[in-house]
Amino acid sequence: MERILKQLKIPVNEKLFLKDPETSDLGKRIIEHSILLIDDIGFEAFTFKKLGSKIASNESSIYRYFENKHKLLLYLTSWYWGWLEYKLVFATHSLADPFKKLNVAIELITEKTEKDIAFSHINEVLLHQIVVNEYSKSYLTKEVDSENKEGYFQVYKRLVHRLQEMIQATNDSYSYAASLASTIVETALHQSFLKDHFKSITDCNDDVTPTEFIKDLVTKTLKS
Amino acid sequence: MERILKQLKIPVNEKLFLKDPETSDLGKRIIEHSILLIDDIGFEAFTFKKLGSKIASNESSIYRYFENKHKLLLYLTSWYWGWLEYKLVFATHSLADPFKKLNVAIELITEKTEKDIAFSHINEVLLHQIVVNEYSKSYLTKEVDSENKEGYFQVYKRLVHRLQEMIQATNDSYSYAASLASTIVETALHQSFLKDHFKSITDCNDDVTPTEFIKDLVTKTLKS
DNA sequence: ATTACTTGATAGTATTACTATTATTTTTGT
DNA sequence: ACAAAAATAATAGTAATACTATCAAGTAAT
Repeated sequence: MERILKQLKIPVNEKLFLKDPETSDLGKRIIEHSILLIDDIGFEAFTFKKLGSKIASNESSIYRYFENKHKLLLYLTSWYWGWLEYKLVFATHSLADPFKKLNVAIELITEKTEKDIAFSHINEVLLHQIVVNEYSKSYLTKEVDSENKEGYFQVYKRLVHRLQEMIQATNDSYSYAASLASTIVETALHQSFLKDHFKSITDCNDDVTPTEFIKDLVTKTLKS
Repeated sequence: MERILKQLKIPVNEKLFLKDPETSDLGKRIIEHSILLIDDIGFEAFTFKKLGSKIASNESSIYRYFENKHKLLLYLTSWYWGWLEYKLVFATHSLADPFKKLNVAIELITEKTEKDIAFSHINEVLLHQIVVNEYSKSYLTKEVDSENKEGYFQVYKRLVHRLQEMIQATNDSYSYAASLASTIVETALHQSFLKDHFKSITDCNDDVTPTEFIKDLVTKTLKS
């Protein structure tokens, strides 16, 4: 089992990189330390030059892996969504009851992330924080339509589709399964941000989790 | 009535500008054309130099009104939330029935924006698009906590609080009124974006509006 | 041993995001 | 109407960013 997990590779759209960072030591250091550095200083202040000095490598070498920092962000967040999707499929495939299935999926999407030992160079906890703080910036751009055509957001959209199917399976007369699915994912990120920065406009805190709020919302919506 | 409206000024935190743009012709042109230009080329590509050439003025003159483009974005979006809050208070204050009141509020927050003739230099329709496409970038920063302390997000939070109170008034045993209120506002923006760019993960389109989805979600949640 | 490939080092460019200074125009107070 | 004050414009300059290009050095594969 452990060996199988260690061989697993989360697939990411190949157009997002010039050279696959999983295929070399330098590539893995780029991924590992870009997560640490973006989490530390934020995406705006993050540059390939700063990353180069962190990993004792050169700016120009990093440019051989990624065209620019925007593509690197898309790579990291795609990896995150791919990893979540993998965990989602794994955790729900054996469940028969649709409501049980949906609840497990919501827990996975909305609960605190834990380190996955299968990917030693990736800190999933910090990567989750990056998704909360930076993911919107990857699509709130003028290039979103062309990049969407290139498939840069396909993993994220596929995850939402899986959730949509689970929603529909609990209530086939509900008319907004896709919107509810995308709202669940977005709300998980947004409430997590509010809890840390705008406490007055959320009920979530150390005791009340976004999971609880979202489960309540979804259950009431689908059961009435 | 018209005269009263023309004298109305939406209050914006004074720390967001160096010189109040409402007090001069140049200031108003900065506001008017920054809305057009940000909508046109996006916030990343927007610079004070480009804005200067659009209004036949100088980069350095714009810097006397706003410290940087981040503060200008905060100004524009604060103005938008202040304007929405004003419309919200105006439209709901005479309504007695809590559900009726909440539904009117949701309509205002989620429906297509229309031009307000009271503010001739501000295109509210484009400004709404800017809020959809750029607002997250104003708080997804490393400076969010210090800027929040300065009160840069107070209008937005006050609007959410008003919505929260309306939610609680319909059902005083509901435990997540703040989170539901912030989710409504965020979902209004997010579904509007998805409708234009990621159609496959929303049910909203030209026929089905985000308003419909959100009203259904909120009603089912609060009535069960 | 030769070749190919990867990485590192250096240099260079256009643009951005400003700051500083000075000149010119406009507004205003008397 | 005129002087003083305020606002705006013009110009120049800086440090950092986001790259591109070139070349050298080290490593691995045949």
